[in-house]
Amino acid sequence: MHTPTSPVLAPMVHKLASRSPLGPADTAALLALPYRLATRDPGTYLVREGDRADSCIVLLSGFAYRSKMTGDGDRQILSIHLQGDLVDLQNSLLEVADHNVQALTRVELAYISQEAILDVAAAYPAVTQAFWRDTLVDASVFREWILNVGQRDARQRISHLLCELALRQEAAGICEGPRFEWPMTQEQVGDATGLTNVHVNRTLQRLREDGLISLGSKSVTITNWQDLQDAGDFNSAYLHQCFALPA
Amino acid sequence: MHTPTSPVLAPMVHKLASRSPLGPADTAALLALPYRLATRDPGTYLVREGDRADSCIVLLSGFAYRSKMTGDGDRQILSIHLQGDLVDLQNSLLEVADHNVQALTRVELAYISQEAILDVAAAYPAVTQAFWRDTLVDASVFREWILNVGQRDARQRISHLLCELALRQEAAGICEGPRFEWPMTQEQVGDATGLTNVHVNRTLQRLREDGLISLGSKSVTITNWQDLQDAGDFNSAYLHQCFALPA
DNA sequence: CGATCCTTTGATATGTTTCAAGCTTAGTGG
DNA sequence: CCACTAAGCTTGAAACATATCAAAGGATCG
Repeated sequence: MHTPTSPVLAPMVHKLASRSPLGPADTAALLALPYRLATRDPGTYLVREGDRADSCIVLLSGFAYRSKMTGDGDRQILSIHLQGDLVDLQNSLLEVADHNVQALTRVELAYISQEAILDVAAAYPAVTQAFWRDTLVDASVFREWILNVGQRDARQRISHLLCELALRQEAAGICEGPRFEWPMTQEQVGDATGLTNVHVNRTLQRLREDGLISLGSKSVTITNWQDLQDAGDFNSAYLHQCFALPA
Repeated sequence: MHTPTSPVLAPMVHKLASRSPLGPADTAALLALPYRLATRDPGTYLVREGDRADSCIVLLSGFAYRSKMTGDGDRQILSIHLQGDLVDLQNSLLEVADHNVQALTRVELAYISQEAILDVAAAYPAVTQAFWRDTLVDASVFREWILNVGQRDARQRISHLLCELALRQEAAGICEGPRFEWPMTQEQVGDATGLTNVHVNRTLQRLREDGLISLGSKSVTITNWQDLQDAGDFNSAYLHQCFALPA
């Protein structure tokens, strides 16, 4: 747990290192990346579909989400992001963004130029792998969400979402025990699961009645982890959290 | 349209080059990759969830699909693959496969060792980018499928699937005009769209009645491309087919 | 030419949406 | 500190899209 030159990017390195082996030189190079800081309010668009992205955003604190809209104006949330996530490597390497990224809570961001990303990747093969792997894990999560929204019923979808967020917050080291932040409105939960806010409400009530969860303001406590996993048909393999977390 | 040392991998190179700029040296290196040929029958598993993949499969002809199963045994098809597609870069770089890949028709495959892939990527930066981009475009397609399955109704979902397959087959240069191969059973269409085979059947009938498509055996003809696009809320941007196709 | 897999059709059941209204909470300004 | 407001949550009743079940009709292929 040595203090590097720039601990600001530490959450990102922590996350990359949790799934891809990185040596001291690699992590040093990542921590030394030049960045620009920013803060954004809830709801702000960090990336808009159609944007020509030239820099890459790291989420330092708070929550964000990716989304896409249908022509009819219905929103689908594609993924939820937290501390340490590279929120638009996906977009920035494909020239023009094919989806939106929005702040869910107040967020702190680091902007890293695309050029700097590609440079450090070119100089350190392990870093290339780590970035690539990061985008592949994102893809794996997308696949699980297709399954979630395509084949599971309301109770399963919502339970599954809760399990994923719980595990990811735990891996990021930002929750105490079974309680974690859940700064989504029920409408947003609906957008993430392909349900209406009304049905989300009723389903959450039943999960509470059944003793699986208990809701606070902007937070959840999982009161029965095993049952919630079962209710959500949840298997964490798709998150690919394989490596032990190094210093 | 020069004939390279090994034209067998040409469909893959064609596809990579259609979205990422590749110089002559890059394409030559790709075409020179060592491979092992194989043929598989419809339904065969090319990759199984949980497999530890050590080589990477290129689809040379025929169709394949990725899928995942719920604990209840429901199958969700995650993507459809055709000529030139790198069918499991996703899996092979993440140690253990998180989804299945199955042959949809009889397929011809080239197996390339993961090692060879990483070597050629390390030696040619443009190749790294091309592979990376390929996985990113896959991810973009996954995102669109989440939207499709999460927010659109049956008619839109099926129309959207048809539009995607039409455009991709056209880009791969394997269809004559508005008619293209569609070797999926209605049950498989249901698995891809989160619907039942019965409902797929009824919806397809309506698309036919409305004059948008006409069905042959294992093929479709799009009789009204504009209306089908509208019916499917289809916008091709997510396919990222940006570069002109070089020789 | 039978057997199996696929498609089609009908009737009924169900999960989820829609609409509409009342309720709670948190934030804001007087 | 108390309205006041807006946003979010909760509830009920009715409508709808899609699922389920079951059976008959067509293909396709050894």
